[in-house]
Amino acid sequence: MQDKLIHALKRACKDVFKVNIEPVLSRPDEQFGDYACNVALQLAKQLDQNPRDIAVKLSEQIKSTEGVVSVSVAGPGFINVTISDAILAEEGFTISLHRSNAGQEILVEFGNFNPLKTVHLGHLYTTIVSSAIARLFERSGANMHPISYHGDVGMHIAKAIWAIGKDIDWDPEKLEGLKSGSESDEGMQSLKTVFGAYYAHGNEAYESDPEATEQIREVNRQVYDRDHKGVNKIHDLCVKRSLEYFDTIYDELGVSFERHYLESETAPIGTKVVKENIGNVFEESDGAIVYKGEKDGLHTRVFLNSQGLPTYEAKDLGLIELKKRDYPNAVKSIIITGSEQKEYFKVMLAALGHIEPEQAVKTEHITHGHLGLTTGKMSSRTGNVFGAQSLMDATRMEVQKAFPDSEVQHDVYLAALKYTFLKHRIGGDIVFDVQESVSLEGNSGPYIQYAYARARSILRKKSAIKGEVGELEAGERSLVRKLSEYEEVLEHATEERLPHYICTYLYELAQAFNRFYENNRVIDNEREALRLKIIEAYTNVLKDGLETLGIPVIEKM
RNA sequence: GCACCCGUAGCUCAGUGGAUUAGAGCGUCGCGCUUCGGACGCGAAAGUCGUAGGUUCGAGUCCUACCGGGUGCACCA
Repeated sequence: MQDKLIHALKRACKDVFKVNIEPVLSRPDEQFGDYACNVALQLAKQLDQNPRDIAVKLSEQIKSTEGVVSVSVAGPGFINVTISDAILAEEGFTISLHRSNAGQEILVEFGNFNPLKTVHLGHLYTTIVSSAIARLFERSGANMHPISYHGDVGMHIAKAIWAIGKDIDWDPEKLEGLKSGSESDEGMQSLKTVFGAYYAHGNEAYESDPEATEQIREVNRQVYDRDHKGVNKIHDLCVKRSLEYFDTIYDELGVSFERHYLESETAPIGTKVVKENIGNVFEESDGAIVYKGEKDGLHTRVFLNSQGLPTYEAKDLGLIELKKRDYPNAVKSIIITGSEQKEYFKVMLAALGHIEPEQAVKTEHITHGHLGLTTGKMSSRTGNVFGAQSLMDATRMEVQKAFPDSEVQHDVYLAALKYTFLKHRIGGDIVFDVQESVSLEGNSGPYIQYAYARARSILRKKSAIKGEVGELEAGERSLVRKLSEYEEVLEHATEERLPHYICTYLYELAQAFNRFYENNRVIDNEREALRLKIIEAYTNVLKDGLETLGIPVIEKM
């Protein structure tokens, strides 16, 4: 219907005013109609005519469009259109998406947790928001390839290994002993917390103790060259344990990857790429190999350090080579990270632009803002920060309290956790109130799950049957009208890479349902058949939306 | 210092394809269960949309300057 209206308006502009313009429709406040168009206001200046007069003339033209019930001109010259109940219901009862990325191979890289480091809130944010974005693209027909990338070599690893090695006198036999650590938990549970502390210790030493700095740089070299048995053994075991731990988090979140890339794979390739382009792209400066980004309005970054070892930037070039090799048909490669990497990516991609322009063009970097906590008390001493695990645990405990003997605890927990991240527009920084995040009321994931379960309980009593849709009563119409907006919301969210549009919509939809439910009886009502159909369509949209976000629906809670 | 992001109700945030009367949740105050699931609904109080200019018939939305907060800026990732 939307396309039809746009077409009719476009034609009217051409017929009456001899202008070519692409009219844009919006969904106005319900009292004004189902669609609104401000094209008359846009044309007013160019035609030098009163916008209201233009609007009146255009509305005369589109009045007879099939499915249009009434057209009115309001305010300064808005054209408000009301469509027939039958058409509205037809749109509200079906979900038909434009497959704008049909058949396209798209890579999406996210969730880049670093071995031997704490998994932070930011990592959790990236993982949750990225899988929602990936699913959005999938809905538009794309063939998505989710991949992750982990820094198993590099200075952060050297810092942690140096600290661990010192602690166990570089005797790999003592390594297993770390598993029981000082924590009461066993095995992996303990090791993952120990790592963060060792990294923090190594990092501190690196910055404050010149002797340690030298030693850590040497360990870094040994990690790359693999010429020290003790280092190798510590490295191999610890990275393995870290990656196992990451998989438990991914599993818990219901996120899966097609492939985990490692920096140890990309380092040699990236190093080679940089070396091959010294002179034309990269240059030497203070013993390091750098890209001077100033010529692109950016800044200089080091690709190979003065030891000849690759930095993050060189490794990323290597990763891009590997991706190209593994996914030769990919038309787009999306990378999602925190916003602090924005400038970095610009420089890296600028350098790439001089080496492989087509790859640089394919790569799209999406960022999200930072996460702060309302109170400082949650982040404590170095090495024991309030990280992803703490937040997940806190949320889980809160859900357990609210649902002591429920089988749906895990699903509610996922909804509470994911929705809290997803409901905000990505890009800006957000402040995280732990109490509010686990709240099951208001604009939250569990509220929407509940709104779904309530409706499902009606449908369990009687299911919808097929039949004609007649006239809609006001309450029914509001809900159906809201349902009819779903596809537009999904498409908009995909185009803008903003999953929060879906949250806002689903919340409004759930509110619309709760309002309807409050005032309208469904079962044992003369309008039962129609209302059951509306409720069924409503549950379908809610389910579709929640699942796109990666949030499970619950039949009974 | 330079660059980017942000500044909307007491708090957390929507609204940023300019447009009809700035919205929601939490919190505060009040109302509604003979009702298909009350984790609900309805109402009230609460806003110089950071400040000052500008563009426009029209600006929370675009432009400029400034203020405030965040992030990044050479061998970390």
